[in-house]
Amino acid sequence: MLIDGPVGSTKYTGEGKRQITSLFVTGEIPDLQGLYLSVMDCTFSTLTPSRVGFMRHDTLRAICEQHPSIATAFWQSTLIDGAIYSEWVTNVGRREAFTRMAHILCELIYRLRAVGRIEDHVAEIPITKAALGDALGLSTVHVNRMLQELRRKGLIATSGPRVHALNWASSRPRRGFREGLPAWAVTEVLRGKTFL
Amino acid sequence: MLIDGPVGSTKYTGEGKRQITSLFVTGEIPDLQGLYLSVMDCTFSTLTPSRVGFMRHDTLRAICEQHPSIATAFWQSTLIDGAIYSEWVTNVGRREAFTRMAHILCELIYRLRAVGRIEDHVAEIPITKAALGDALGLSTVHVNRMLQELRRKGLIATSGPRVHALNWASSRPRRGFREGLPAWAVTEVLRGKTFL
DNA sequence: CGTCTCCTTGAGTTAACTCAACGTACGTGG
DNA sequence: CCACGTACGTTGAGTTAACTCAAGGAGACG
Repeated sequence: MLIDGPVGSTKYTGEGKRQITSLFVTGEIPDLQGLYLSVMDCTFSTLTPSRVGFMRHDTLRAICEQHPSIATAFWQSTLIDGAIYSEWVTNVGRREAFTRMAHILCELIYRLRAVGRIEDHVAEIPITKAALGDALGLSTVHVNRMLQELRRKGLIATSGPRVHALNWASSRPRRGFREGLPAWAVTEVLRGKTFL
Repeated sequence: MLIDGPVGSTKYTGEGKRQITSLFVTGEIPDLQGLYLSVMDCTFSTLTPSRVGFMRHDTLRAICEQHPSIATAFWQSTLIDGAIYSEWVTNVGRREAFTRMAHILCELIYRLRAVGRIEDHVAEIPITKAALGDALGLSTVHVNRMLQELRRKGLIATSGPRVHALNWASSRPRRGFREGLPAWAVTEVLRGKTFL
């Protein structure tokens, strides 16, 4: 379980290219899959110096057996991860770079908000451009240019790892963020949290 | 549950582009997610005239409560779906069109094999090029060209919906392919570039 | 104060796209 | 049985989004 800092699950293609297939933020449990899958097919790596907690799989399995309702909760959590995956596929497969970038920022901001890590629409996202590129299927250079475009269009402001989503509420319907809405709005509903 | 024919779960971006985020073949259960997720965030659509069976969610939930081991099996099944998702993200995000195409064919062939739907390495894959494009994040035109290239390089032969993987058997033993693994283990094969 | 990692910018290249036209198979209704 | 419509597949030509390469900053750190 993540106590602090983002973690990504990564894979490599035969050609040695890296893909980050999912991100986890503070408070989330990355490897719930491993509970009932014998083979691990990806690597988890911290994207910045982080604090993580470990839980023994056999202990968790014992808990699941004794308390079916907890098992169901864990199951549901992995189902949500699946829903996020499917949105991620859509993002990488069919959105162009600019919207794709906006989308992942929306998702991260939303999820950080859900764990109370956001103040005044400012999120700490200590992820390098290179890692963002690997998450989005883009080159570092292009990630950089898309972020510039987001700034230029007045959608975000940044200082270091801090990302400020400008006009979050109002720009959502009108601007680039709109395309991102369905995804994390769904995620929102799934997690049972209140949006905005 | 699918009795016959492929089904895809699809999503649309704000610009109206379609992405098929996952495919299911005969014998698989597409909407296991729906069991414990209240909101459905994608559409399931048959990609060819198919036969499907329906199971009531409340019935399944009752079964899960009475038989925890079945619940665990279902959970594991959704975890495998998750693993396939993550491979799909990698495929769409970081592989180029040719390899991407080869990869999805491998996955389909592997999964069809797992349900006994393959004879002599010939698989029935009745999916239009347009749908393949939506699954891979490619245009119809490019899908067509990549298939031609696969044929030209002697990797596949086709006739109608039938796809014959030409060097499947010979390359399999060398690359650590293991019979009887769950479907997502196709990753193993592909990471070793078995097919190519 | 050099080294390292990350970020930025410019310039040229290319993989994949779009558009548009034509081919082919199949079913349907006259 | 044929004309027609529809859906899918194929091909060529021109375009573009994103990539690669290369080189120069900017901050962190021993």
